[in-house]
Amino acid sequence: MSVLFSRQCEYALQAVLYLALKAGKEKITTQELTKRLKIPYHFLGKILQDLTRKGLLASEKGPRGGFSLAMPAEEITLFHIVDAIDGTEFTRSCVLGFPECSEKKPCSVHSTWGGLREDIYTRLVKKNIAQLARDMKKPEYQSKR
Amino acid sequence: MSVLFSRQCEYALQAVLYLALKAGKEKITTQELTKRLKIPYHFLGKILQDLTRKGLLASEKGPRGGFSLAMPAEEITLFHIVDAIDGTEFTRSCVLGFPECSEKKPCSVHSTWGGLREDIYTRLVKKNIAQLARDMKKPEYQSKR
DNA sequence: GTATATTCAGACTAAATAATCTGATTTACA
DNA sequence: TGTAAATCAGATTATTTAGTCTGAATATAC
Repeated sequence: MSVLFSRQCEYALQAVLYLALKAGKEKITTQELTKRLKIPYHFLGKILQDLTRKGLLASEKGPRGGFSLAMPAEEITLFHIVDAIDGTEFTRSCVLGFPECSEKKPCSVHSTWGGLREDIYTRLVKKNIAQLARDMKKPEYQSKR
Repeated sequence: MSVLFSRQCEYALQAVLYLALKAGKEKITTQELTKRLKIPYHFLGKILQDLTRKGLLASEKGPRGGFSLAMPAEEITLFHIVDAIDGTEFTRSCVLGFPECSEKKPCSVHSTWGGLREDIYTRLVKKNIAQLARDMKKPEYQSKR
């Protein structure tokens, strides 16, 4: 089971990160992404389309076409991506799934675990793709096996 | 989408909590649980069976039969329940789903988010069902609507 | 302008999870 | 000892998520 996000969402995060790392003149094709990230071709296609529709990516058709970030990597936070794919329900709903539990009538762990939800949210908002890309370039994340 | 745990797991947590709250001489039937917790009857049946097989609940068949905690509520942590139903993969796997990411070769956010995973784990281990039940009995969690 | 490489769109299939159904087994109690 | 109330077991169906397939639309380059 995925930890926190849907598979789609995980793929989206990976794809956007890759685009940030490879940002340049050239657009990047679904094919390149699918090869490098080992994500099923057509499935990734859908996800990239979604991200494009949501305004996070820019696309161009035809030969030499492909995808690129629609804005500077600094402006794209992890939250933007998660929101675009999975939505933000997780920031509100009860961790234990109690149907009666809500902001107004919290269950006994709601507030305690509310901190957890806050924490996740904050991490997502604070981390932008540029930072993430920078981190990935650090030697300790290169070709360790 | 559920926040962190599968629906089954959420139901399990709710059911065990209910059993702790109602702990007494009488066994509690699936029917009572299904009515109070609004969980589909047969689905809940399966879950209770699972929890029984895993040793967290005790069951008795026949009239006057039903379920009860197999041990004192103090000894059952949220982690026990989550582990029994969903397993503990989430304590290890990459939050962003990077396939290459592991303990040995963490991705750039692995350590940062590792804290998050740790946090979840700790909360689960620290909170036992007795505490949870005690909290639920506090006036601020009673009959607010 | 034609061939080719791409995204785009929508229908389709597969797998995982959630939920239901049927009937067997056990056991209390009248 | 028979009946009813419960768990137990396994097959089945429904829903959601993941993944695939086909072809149309678009744009580049020769």
